[in-house]
Amino acid sequence: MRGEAIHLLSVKDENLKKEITLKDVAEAAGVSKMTASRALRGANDVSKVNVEKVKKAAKEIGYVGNHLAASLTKTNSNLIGVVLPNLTNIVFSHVMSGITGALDDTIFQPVFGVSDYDEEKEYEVIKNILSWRPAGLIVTGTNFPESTKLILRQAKIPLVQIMDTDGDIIDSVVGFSHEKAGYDMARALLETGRERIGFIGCIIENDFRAAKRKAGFIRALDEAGHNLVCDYNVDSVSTISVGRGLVDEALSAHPELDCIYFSNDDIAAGALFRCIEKQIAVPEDLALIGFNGMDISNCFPGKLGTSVTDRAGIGSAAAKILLRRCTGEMSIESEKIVLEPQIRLGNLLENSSSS
Amino acid sequence: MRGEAIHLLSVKDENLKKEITLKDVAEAAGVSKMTASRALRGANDVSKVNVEKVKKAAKEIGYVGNHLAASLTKTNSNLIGVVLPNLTNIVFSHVMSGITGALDDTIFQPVFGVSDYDEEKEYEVIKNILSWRPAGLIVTGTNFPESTKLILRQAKIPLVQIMDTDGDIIDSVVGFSHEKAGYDMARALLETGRERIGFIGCIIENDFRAAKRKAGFIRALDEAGHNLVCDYNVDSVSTISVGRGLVDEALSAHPELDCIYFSNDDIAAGALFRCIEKQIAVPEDLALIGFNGMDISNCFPGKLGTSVTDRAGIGSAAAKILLRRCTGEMSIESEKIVLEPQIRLGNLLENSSSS
DNA sequence: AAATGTATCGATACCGGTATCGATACCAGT
DNA sequence: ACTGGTATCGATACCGGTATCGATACATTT
Repeated sequence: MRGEAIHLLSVKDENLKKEITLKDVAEAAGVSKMTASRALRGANDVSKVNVEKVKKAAKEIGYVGNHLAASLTKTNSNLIGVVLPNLTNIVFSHVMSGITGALDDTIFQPVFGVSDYDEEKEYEVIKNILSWRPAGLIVTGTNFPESTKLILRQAKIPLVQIMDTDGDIIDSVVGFSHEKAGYDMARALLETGRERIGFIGCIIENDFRAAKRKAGFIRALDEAGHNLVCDYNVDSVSTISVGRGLVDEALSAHPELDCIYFSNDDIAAGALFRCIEKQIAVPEDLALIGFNGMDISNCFPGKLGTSVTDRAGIGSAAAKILLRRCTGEMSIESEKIVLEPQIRLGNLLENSSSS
Repeated sequence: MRGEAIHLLSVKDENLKKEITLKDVAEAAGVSKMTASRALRGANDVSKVNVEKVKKAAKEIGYVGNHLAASLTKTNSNLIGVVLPNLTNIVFSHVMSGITGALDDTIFQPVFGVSDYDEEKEYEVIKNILSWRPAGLIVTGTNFPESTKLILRQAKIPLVQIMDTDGDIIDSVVGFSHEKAGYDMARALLETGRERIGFIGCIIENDFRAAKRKAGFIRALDEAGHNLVCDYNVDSVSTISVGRGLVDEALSAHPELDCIYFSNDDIAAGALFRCIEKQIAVPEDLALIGFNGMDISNCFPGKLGTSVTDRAGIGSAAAKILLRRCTGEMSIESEKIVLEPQIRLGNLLENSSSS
């Protein structure tokens, strides 16, 4: 038994060969750990000869640095935490893409977590990420429970909330008011003469932003003395097929509809596809309005209306704020960057209904 | 002098409040660092009284653990590295989503990097991630330069290559053969009687998988004694509008086309939208075939053909392999999981052209 | 020649946790 | 009373880097 164990250990030793550390590099180069450390980090107080020797040795023995150890000596690591509610939604992929793009060629790297629109999970994910002592944090939204806000504040690191500027802003924020986005779209639609407007959406619980758009939309209608003709809500992920199905329902129940506001482009596109099959003239007889201005909103150019948002721009701007605040000489002030969506009504503009 | 220094320190203390460490928790709870450490990790050799005291103290003073320090004592951290070529492409969002889903409720957390289909950048990103001493690594693809393969092997951590099973497999792999996927689709199309088949794609450099599908597709045609009627390639991101434009070009140059294979669903859908405008019967007169089976492939049910891939399943399976190998009692063998795409031809099956 | 400055390097002490092992107290068994 | 066992705890030595400061060698100035 014992002999076996020892044998296993020695075999293991040969396989694992102990991790290669800076000390190994130093020995191979014939210098001290410190000189090796300085040489690899490009410090200026190492002779050129030694820099060469160290770099050569490091490459030869296949040295890979250890961020864990390096970060432990500082107060923060060079990780940037990112918390998103979801990843299947391409909106957040675009945001993520903007973030990684801005972080490219910097020393910072993103770690991230998904909250699934669940506040408890969000709290755990944030706490977990904070345990990595990130240099900064990007979180989605502005509606957090008190406990979450507390740990965010206690972390004492630059924080950027993204997507939404409506709720509580803890530090910096990049995004726009979804309430206003909904409001503005409703105003624009009313201006074209549409008045018999319905709503169809997939608003899952805790998707505050979609809910805010709807609220803003309704507020504008209300101010103009109108109500939603119909209001369909499905608590599921939004898909094309949901749009197809619900527009059928809506039209048969409310044939008078001349406009439908959707919670996003996917459902709106689904509705458009169904309308094309039913030979309903869009937007002449029925305007269909999505949100985000994703690629799919260009499926039939001019037919779908939408608010074009700059997802990647939001991610990029958020990351850049963190870069400024993490590398900045002085601690720069918190910022608020608003990237207002652009309303795009397409052919609807040429078809102001005369009703 | 001395008094001043001490004064400065106390002021600094108030401002920065020094990071709260385990030692602070221990002192607050009146136990040693070790007991506090054990209590917080749920060790079994701490009295219940002290566990309570420590947990209470930790909560009261707002202690947040330090993964950096904890990981430094082990050979690996509980990070899982993920390297993807791109994030704007929703395919990889789905993969990512599968990964994070599988990692939920585990101690592991994803760090990730984007290679932008650039081999040099990929190398840097991988090296950077390895510096965090991740417990495992997920990388996209099977075609790596030697230098990259070297550091992957030297890392001596579980590695899963995803998406593609065609190239060099270093350790484990999850995905399918894109060559075969292209081949199988061509065979299926030939079986329906289509023979005047063209190709339209957005294949940016180093997108080996799209290129492999095309190669497999051509091989099948070749075996049946056919050639591509036309072959359009654009070196850009694939979008609906590209599909719209290229299908016009293709049809005017080759009106005899009865089928077009696209590099993915987006372009195929774009082509379909254009065909609907031109009142071309799809798939009766012209079959349009995409790839992936994304939501958009259901825009007009039955009209688009596609190969339905399980992106989230690939991510999830890859993460689960890592979980098994990182937490497994023994070092489990490397695995190969093939998730073959399902061919979906829709209405095309009822319309085997008699030509 | 002495004094001063500059470039280069290494010994040491950390960073914030955890593994290890020994110390202590208390119990049961003989 | 003595031995052995168990439960509980703390002192110490790390993990792999980096900041700091002092030491050394050599060039430059006076």
